[in-house]
Amino acid sequence: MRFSPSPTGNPHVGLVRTALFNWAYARHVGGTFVFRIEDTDAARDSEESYAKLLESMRWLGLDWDEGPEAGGDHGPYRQSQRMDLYADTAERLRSAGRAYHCYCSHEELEQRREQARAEGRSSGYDGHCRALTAEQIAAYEAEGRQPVLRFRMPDDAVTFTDLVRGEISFDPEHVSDYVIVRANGHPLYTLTNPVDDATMGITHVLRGEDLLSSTPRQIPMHQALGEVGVASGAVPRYGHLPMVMGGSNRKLSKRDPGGGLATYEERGFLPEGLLNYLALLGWSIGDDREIFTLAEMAAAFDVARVNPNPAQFDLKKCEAINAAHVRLLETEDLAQRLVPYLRALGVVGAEPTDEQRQLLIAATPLVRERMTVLSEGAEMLAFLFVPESRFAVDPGDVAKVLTEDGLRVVREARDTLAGLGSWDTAAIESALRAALVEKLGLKPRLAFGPVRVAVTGRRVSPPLFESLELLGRERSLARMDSALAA
RNA sequence: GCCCUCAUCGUCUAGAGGCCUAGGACGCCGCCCUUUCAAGGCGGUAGCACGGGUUCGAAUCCCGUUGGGGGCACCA
Repeated sequence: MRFSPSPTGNPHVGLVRTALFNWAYARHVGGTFVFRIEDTDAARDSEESYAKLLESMRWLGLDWDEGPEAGGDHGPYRQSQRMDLYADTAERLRSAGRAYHCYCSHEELEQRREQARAEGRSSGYDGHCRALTAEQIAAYEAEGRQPVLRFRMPDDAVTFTDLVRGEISFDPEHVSDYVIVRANGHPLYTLTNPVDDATMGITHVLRGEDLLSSTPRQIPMHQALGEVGVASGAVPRYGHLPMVMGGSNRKLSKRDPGGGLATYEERGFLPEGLLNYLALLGWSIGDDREIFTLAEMAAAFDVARVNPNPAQFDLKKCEAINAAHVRLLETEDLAQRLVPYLRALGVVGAEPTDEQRQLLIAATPLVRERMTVLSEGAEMLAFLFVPESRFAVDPGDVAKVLTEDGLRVVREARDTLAGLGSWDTAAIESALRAALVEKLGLKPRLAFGPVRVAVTGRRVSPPLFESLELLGRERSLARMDSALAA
């Protein structure tokens, strides 16, 4: 099994889904998961996105057996470091007659493609340079044309059994000879991908349906690689996963809003939550169950059960699944994961103090069931960590809640709390209920709302009495005082 | 245009000829609980694209239609 992305731009969720299924399949059958980087397009690939790819895989927890930094017997695992192999293979294919030079220019190809289309024929390469004479070649060379190298497709239909779709067949007239080496001598994916699958001993390939139509080209290539002695000639088994669609019902791309993996990390999705959701796109664990761990997925995964129809990415559901995983987390684990998000809000430093850590652990249970992503949890907790000098109430909430009546409630609460004996949740609650609900006869909503806003700065917060206890008497009273002073 | 592919609630799915009066989840709408918001509980909304076969019997098998998706690069 392998996962072989190219390092262009930010990884997106469709890519992650592909990685996940390959990983799960490998883990399920006890196979080897190979991670390979297809960086043969210098114009689009970048070192930065290579680093991001590795980092993403780590963050997700999808470990690989062979690949960058892991090593393995089939390295190197970056195609940019395997150029000699591709050059040698290209030459072998050419001298064996399995590939030939093509001198057609872009314009000529374009023109003939248009014509073929207009005539209702297949618009692939027409085989123009398949059998050039020495004179024709000499003439092209004299014009200064730089040829590309094309793979010569056999004349038979290509039929294979897709792991998720069953038998699929392509007629030869619809699968044309294709370019494997550019005019400048650089190999293309069409060559490097099968060469590496073959030489790395890849037996199973799970990839997006967008690559389904390149399969009938790769199968004869594998056979040719065997003939010219580059590999055994064995063909991997392919499984084409359903596309992950974006909002407009188009193939989800890196440019799609909600497509990039980075935004999920920033918002505080849990890797296990995101992966769980992605697993549901095309696969199901059965038993009317939707929440499971990576390990459970690996144990249960079966390619034959992958659903072949395209799936639309649904952010709402992704959030719901993530929230379920948040609720599954142990307090200390969740607290730990919230730290970077509190840091991003600027309310804790690079290294939180012990005091802050304790406060966080005490407060985490209050928000565990109130967040879908970590950044939300951090926002709800921020009022506990923000220095008094920077504490501020949301202006809209001031207008709505801290009205004249509201402030009267705050004053009453302040006076009640100032004289309270022991500062704990139970005492705070009974004192406030006695003073506001019973004595003033207020509905709980009107009684506690203003206090909540004055103390936490927002109308939506963790439970009030617990929040007051954690905030402490001094800071609580100070916040109420400043609300009254404003 | 040509090739490939797919087709169950709005979305993701369960369903391997009788267990289907089509199940679950998300969403949405009620109600309950309730110090806000959630979580939780209860209930509701909504689907086998269509037409032909095969069969005692079809969401499930076959054919066609329609619709969706992907591909048709000196990208991957």
